[in-house]
Amino acid sequence: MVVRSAVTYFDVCPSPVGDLVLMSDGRSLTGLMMTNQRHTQGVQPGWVRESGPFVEARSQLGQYFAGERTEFELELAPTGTPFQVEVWRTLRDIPYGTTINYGELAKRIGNANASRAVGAANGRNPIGIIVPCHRVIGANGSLVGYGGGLERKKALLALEQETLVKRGQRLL
Amino acid sequence: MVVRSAVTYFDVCPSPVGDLVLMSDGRSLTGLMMTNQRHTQGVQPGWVRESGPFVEARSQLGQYFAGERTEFELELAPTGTPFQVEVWRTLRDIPYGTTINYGELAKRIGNANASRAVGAANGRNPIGIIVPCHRVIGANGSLVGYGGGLERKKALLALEQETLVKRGQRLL
DNA sequence: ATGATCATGTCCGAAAACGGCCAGACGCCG
DNA sequence: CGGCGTCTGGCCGTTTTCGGACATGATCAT
Repeated sequence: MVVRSAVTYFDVCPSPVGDLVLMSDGRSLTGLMMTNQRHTQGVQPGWVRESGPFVEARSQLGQYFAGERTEFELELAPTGTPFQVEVWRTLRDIPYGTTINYGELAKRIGNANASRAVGAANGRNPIGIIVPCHRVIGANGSLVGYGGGLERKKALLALEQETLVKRGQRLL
Repeated sequence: MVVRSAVTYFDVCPSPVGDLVLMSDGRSLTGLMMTNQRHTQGVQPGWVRESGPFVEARSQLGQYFAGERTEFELELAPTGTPFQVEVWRTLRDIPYGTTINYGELAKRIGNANASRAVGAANGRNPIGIIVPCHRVIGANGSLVGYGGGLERKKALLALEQETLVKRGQRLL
């Protein structure tokens, strides 16, 4: 165990899927954790609570949950392995309200056989919702899994569906 | 492998035992590497060369090698495990020109059986010379080992001996 | 004297286990 | 014939686990 010094800012933001913990390095958004989410450890001692860096993020999240925003415009800086970063970057290209399967995502990265590894990387996505890992489902149509629980995954997909229907951009 | 962002400043300083690479986080000294030193990786891409933070360190190092300084007065911030940090902190209490063995050092830390672990921690000392790991030798008097090579260890000990003799603070 | 044994914290390499998968092969049932 | 579960084997990156190796030295048996 090695001690490192690096400031991490955080703030808590309520939402229809429970409280969200936003994280930042002071410049970019580095994380968005939901309550009871797997593979995350919650707020760590030493983190500094500061609402300043998150004004824009909270605003856009509010619009998203209100069905008024389909794309986030935020500077993100998730940290992970090169492979993971590549996966997370590709996730942002999945259009609002649509879904693809893990194999297709693997194909887009250039390694068609890495579907399973893509699933693992997906599960470690540090910035949920904004990096839309919830739009990736099984090849047979099943939701398969979600770090924040399948209920939340279903709710997010439903929200996006309903929004498109209301807007008349989709029949059903 | 995970990518992290944190500024590291460095500068190169000539010395009688070869060029020294000084490192800093902008506030404290975090490292002093010699050429061909084990367990160090040299200057990394992304480090910023800056002489400002090292003015005082270079001055005191010059005095040390000139035999005009027996104790360093610098703010240090080596990073490591709690055990290692404890070892390195204790190293600074070994007086100039004297030596102790690894077992004695282990005893001072409070774990008399950890002599071997102390040796390992000694080898990972990130701030050579200033944190005087060269003053620790085997219980039988042999030099045992040194990250920068036994030649340098011998030279440093000889320098300190000669300085004390010249000053008349030691007979031989 | 000489050699084997053990205690201690950390690092490093190799190997194994583990997942938010998927395609193909069956078996079953209308 | 389809259509739909289930099972199997293979694929991939990451994480965990494990066995040595060390900048040693006190102890005990030969």
